[in-house]
Order: sequence, then C-alpha cells, then structure tokens
Amino acid sequence: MSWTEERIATLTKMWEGGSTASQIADTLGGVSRNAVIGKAHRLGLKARPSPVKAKEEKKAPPPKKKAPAAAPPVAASPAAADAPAERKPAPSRPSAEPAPAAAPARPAPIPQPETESATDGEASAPSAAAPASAGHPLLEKREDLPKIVSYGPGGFLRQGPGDQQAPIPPAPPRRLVPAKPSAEIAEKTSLLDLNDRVCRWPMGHPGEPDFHFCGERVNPGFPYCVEHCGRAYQAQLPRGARRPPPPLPFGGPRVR
DNA sequence: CCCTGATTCGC
DNA sequence: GCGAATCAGG
Repeated sequence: MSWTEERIATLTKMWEGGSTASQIADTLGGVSRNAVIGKAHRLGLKARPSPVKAKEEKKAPPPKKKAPAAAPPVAASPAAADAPAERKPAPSRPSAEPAPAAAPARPAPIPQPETESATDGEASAPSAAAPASAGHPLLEKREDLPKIVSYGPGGFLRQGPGDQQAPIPPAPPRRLVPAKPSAEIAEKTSLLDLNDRVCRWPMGHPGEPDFHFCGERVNPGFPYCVEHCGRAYQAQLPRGARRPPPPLPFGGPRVR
C-alpha cells in the first residue's frame, strides 16, 4: 500500500483525533501499526500521550544502540582507534525545541514559555477541532475531556451527536434528551471495540442507531470470523473465478 | 501477556 | 520515504 493523499489525510485526522496507531492501521488497512507511527512521525505530527514518553532526564544516556550481529567488539590495536566513540549529543526532545545552538556561555534571552504550540508550525493541527459544544448545556462538561473521534472502515469521520453542529435546528419543540446509544448497542461491538481478534463484519449500516460489528472471534489470519470469512471472500471472488450457471438455451442443449 | 508510542536502521 | 525490528512504559 502506498501513502496516497487520501490515506495520509485519514491518518492525520485520526492521529489528531486521538485514535491509536493500531486503530488507524486497521481502518486504513494494508499497513501495520508501525507503518502508521512511522508515517505520522515523518509527517511531523507527533507528540501524543505515549506510555513510554514519561522519561525526560539528562542523565547519562544509556547506550541503547542496536548491535544486530555485526561489529564484533574486537579491540584491535589501540593506536588505530582514533575515532572518538562518543555518543552524539542528540537529546531528542519530543516537542520542545530549545535549540541549544553554538552559544553555551551566552545566557540566552528569556525563553518565551510557549505552551504547546510547539514544533515547526506546519505540524500544528490544521483543523483544530474547535469545541463546537460551547453553549450546549449537556455538552459543556465534555470540554475538558479528550476528544474522541471515530472513523468508519473507509476512513470517513463518524460524528457523534455531540459533534453535530446543528447549524439550523428546524425548531425543536421537545426538550433535548441525552443521547443514549448504549441502550441499544450496549452489548454490541462498536467500532472502537474492534481489534485484530474480533470479527469486523458490519451488522446493519453505518449511521443506523444499532449499527455494530460482529465481534466474534476471528478466523485466525483473517479479519472476520469463520462464518463471515465465507461470505466476505465469496463476495470478493474475481469475476473470472465466478462461475455463473451458463444460461442454457430454452429446453437445454438440443438433442437430436 | 496484552497494549501503547518512540526510535533505529536496512532497504 | 518506508516500515520491520526493537525498545520501553503502562
């Protein structure tokens, strides 16, 4: 699979939307979780809550260097060892950029404590999801929560009721009631419940209130359970491989 | 063990 | 540029 504009757009939206790399990889299809992460970093968008990222010390950098199978540590003649095997001072900061250029003795001016704008500007979210829920009494409390965005298998944005702008409400005569999709699909497998081990065969149609996924244990090596594998791959048989019953002439082959 | 993102490095 | 392999924390 190649990174087309469309796939990159989906990746970017989902990444900024808070989806995990695995979910993005599943949605995109054809790429691994690592591929998604690698691409995301190459795109310049990163800095997301990482479980491993909670370490930022300037102490002795542990020589975490990968030595696959080469570079036998044979200490040959020391005279030839003129190469200063020093660790390259590359304190890879995640999002900060103090840029300690060549002026260590000169006290730098007061560094502006940038909040989180960070990075090189271009990496900032192009579509900073503005909290359109301001003003809504039922949604105000969600403002401090991480925005959760879900995407359909094709990468389309699935907006929850709270995300709808409701630009011109016709005239809601009745009072608003809190959406309770959980009542119908509480036991169903939602998009966010999908992973590599549950069948992702869609049940119903996206947008319908009870749309969900099969959720059965997958047929190992396939994205669907055994039952739906039959349907999925039968449906995807190439045209040439399908053998529609040859239309026999009326009355069958002529026999004389 | 599972998950997560970060990083490295051969291709 | 890409992504598997690897690392490392939760």
